[in-house]
Amino acid sequence: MQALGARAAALPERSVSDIAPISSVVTTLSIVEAMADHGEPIGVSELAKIVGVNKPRTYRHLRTLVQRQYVMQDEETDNYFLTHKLFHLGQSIAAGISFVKEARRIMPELRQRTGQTVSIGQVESGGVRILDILKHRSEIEITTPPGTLFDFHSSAQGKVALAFGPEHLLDDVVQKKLERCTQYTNVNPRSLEAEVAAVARNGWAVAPEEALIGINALAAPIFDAASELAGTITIVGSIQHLPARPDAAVIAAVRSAAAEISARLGYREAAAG
Amino acid sequence: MQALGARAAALPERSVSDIAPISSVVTTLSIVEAMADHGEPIGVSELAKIVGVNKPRTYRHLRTLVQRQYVMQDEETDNYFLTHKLFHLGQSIAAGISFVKEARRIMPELRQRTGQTVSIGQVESGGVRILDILKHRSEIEITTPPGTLFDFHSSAQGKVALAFGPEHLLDDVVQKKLERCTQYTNVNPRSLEAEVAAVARNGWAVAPEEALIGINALAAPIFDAASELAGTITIVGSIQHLPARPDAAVIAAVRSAAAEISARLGYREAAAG
DNA sequence: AATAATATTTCGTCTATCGAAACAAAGATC
DNA sequence: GATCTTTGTTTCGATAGACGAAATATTATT
Repeated sequence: MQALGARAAALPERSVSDIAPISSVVTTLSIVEAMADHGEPIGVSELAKIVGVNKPRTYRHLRTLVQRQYVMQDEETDNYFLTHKLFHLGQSIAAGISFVKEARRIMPELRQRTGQTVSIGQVESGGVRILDILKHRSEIEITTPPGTLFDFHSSAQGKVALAFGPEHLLDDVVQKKLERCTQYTNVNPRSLEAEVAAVARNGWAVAPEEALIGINALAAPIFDAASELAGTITIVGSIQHLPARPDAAVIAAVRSAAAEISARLGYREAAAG
Repeated sequence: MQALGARAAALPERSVSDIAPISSVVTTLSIVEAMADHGEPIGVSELAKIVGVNKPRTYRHLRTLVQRQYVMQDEETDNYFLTHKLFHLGQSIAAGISFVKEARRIMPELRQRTGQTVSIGQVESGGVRILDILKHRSEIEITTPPGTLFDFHSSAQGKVALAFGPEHLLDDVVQKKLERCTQYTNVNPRSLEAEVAAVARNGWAVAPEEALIGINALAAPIFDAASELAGTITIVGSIQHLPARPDAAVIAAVRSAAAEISARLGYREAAAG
């Protein structure tokens, strides 16, 4: 249903002229974004300076947000801060995506079988975004916070997206300059294409120390009923526990978890996308 | 919903008159909320009906949200749906709010309702560490200084951790020798397992005179948005005021405080981890 | 082909947002 | 303790721009 996937700017049949946005709404959104970015409670004056609008206007927008319960005011300092209403809204969006719901049933078992942190990602135009994670608790936790966006070329999730997602993705990616994250990041377009081809054959991808030294990830694709790539399921861990060539059992565990989620979404093997 | 603490309507020093909210902003927020509530992609007409505003207005607001990347339009059906930008925003809010910060809002009310010292703990590999306390003032104060580490088997907090935390914790603990703190400390592995099972059923734990003679504690679990154990909230007091079988009202107070903190962290009941 | 349902656009009206300036309360400085 | 500075809040008239009715364009249905 919600398969937005990465979408190229295809020619729109019903062209939408560039309507002028509602300015007061833009102002409010800017204010909320600035507050989220700032992180801690903030006063009207400072906020107004950051957003670039004058004080009274900022103030009115804040009062509107307060009335709507998106913002609260600290009683002592008079500073304003965002409440959890936005957080809950965001949650409901993630939860509303069917494959996340299904994935949550499978994730605990995969974590238990592999002893690694498990994460769920969705393909966007700029990379793969982490929607949900299940942490493996230990002294040193390796965490990719939900909301993080991973590059296509330097992550296991990204390579799965290139291998099983929209065809034009790979073309788009290799045409841009591939950013180097670590010394192991693959920045050669030809070599990346070969690697993606291998991922497509194997049905899984790793990215040992390509995004961050010492860290590896193993990802597999999740398909929906229309045989389209719905998302990815990934285990993340230290290169020590999750080597560049993982155990066959670990690979099988990730792949079977992905397959089970796909099956629950109505995917039937055979017709490949 | 956002009931902040049990704070009487104290006289506000700087009273804020009820300014009229910016109507277009209210409209946009209503639209976003309706879309989140609806869950799946929706057309302009239907959305306009739900929100209760006419079509062109709804349309303009949607276009504004599209330009700001909060909303995307399905190319085939022309339906609109929320993107992850909101989700991402929500995450950044959650990151800025540790559960201790949330707990601090709730703790005063719990102290007032129970008349006991309240403390917040976080699970570590070696036990539960006290992060914050709110002392109940009396002639004889019973305090657990922040930073203290409680054993899993001889504290209420620890038993909550065993019951709701990572599965392997209990196995690890019963394999080691259980240290005896008092004559009432439970050092029998089987008996501890049974007790932990009871805690898991009940949703709370006590440890009467198990860590220190004369002292009891009552703990309940705090869960985060991923339905994982985030920490514990506990009341500590003399065995005289906090008996081995506490009043139902006291238990309810601790549990509801824990539930409220969990809710603020984005935890939704039902799906267990 | 005709009908009915969408989404999108146009346009003139008039409301509701805006900025400048004023006000109030709290610190900061001396 | 008086003065200056900075903060949050309010007022108010001007006018930008948000609004609704009605028209148009596109798609699905009959």
